Amino acid sequence: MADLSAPSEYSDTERTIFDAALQVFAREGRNGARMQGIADAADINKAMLHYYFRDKRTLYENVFAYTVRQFMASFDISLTEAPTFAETLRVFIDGYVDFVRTHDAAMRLMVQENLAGGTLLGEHMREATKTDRTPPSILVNTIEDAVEAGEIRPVDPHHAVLTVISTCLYFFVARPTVQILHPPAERDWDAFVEERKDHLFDLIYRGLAPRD
Amino acid sequence: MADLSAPSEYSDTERTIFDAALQVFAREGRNGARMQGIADAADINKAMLHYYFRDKRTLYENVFAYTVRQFMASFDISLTEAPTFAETLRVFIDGYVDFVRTHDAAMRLMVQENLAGGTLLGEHMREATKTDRTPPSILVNTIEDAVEAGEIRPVDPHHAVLTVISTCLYFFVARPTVQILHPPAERDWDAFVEERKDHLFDLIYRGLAPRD
DNA sequence: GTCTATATCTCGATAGAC
DNA sequence: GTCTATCGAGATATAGAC
Repeated sequence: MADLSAPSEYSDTERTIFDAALQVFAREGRNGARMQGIADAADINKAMLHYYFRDKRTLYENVFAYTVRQFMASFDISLTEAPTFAETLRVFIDGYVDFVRTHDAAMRLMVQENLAGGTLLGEHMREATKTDRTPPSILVNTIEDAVEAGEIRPVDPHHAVLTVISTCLYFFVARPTVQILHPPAERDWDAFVEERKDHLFDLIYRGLAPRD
Repeated sequence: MADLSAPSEYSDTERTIFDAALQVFAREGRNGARMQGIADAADINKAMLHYYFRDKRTLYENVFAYTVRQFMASFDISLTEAPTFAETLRVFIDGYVDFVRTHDAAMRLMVQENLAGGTLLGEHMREATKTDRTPPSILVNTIEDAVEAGEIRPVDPHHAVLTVISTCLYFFVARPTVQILHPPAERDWDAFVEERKDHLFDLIYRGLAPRD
């Protein structure tokens, strides 16, 4: 499996700073984050941040660019062609939920950038698809193929993909709200996540199944 | 229909400030937002902000408290009991999507607070349910009733509700990403939203339907 | 590479004229 | 109620010793 956080060409110190910055930017946002907060999280002093990454903007852009690449690659990682569409879907849901679960800060950073208008998204997504040539359209293609093979009913593949992503991702975004309104999710979040994989596969697969 | 933005007891100037603050907080987050930015958006000077709302924290709490109340009420507004569960679901999806579409900034503010850890969520949600006695559990109850009546198969109602909310809401959160990856959504967002209502009802209703 | 001290600037908040 | 000017805290960033 690929590295969970910082790019591999980084030194140990760079990785530490990178990981700390990711956490703080994800929580506080691009402008809300404080260099002192990042320094504290990395357990170093402020001057070191500027030694390794010129300024706040440079640090943010490095973190964000890598986050975008991770997210683009996540589709490819979670999608493994199985004999049936049902199995492919099941594996994708499990894999994508696990991806988001283990990349919580990266996910929150992506959402932050979207909420802020997504001005940085366009260029970095283009850059990421160029480097890793893993557009999320492979997922769209998978749905299209399943429709053509008659494994699922005719649906707009873009909406179907968006629905899968939404359901696998949003409950992490709204985790505090979910935990307030649903005490079992508060008591044992991991169990709730596993439950959710089952629920989502059942609901989405039946929702896509052909008429009888 | 209820007021779209600020509490009705506000004066014109207070409303202007309130609306501007909502927009900026929704975009930049609680800490990322700048008082100067809010003043600019309201087309007044900074001193006026402090004249009407003591300080940044007070302004934020006023905006956030109102936003929470709107969101709690949104379930009640969108949910009208229809003869069949299918109709109830259809009307809810249409209503809730429209609610989010017309309360975009409020929605983004809720998400921001969740991403930041949701520390203010608990108290304000309790307060809102006390005032307006409209807990989102009415939705859960609707699903439970439909299960008991045999209108849909047995499902965990909490997961089902979370799935409906996710799919109706998340594509607004990720709108910049969606528009980059799917050009038709960029060209005509409103048409895309309408398409999505149809897709969501079809997929979710079939997903919940009883075995034949 | 690491740390202390400090320069520079931005931001929230207030004073006080009108 | 509205505006200009400004204070003081806290933030980014750098200088320079080690």
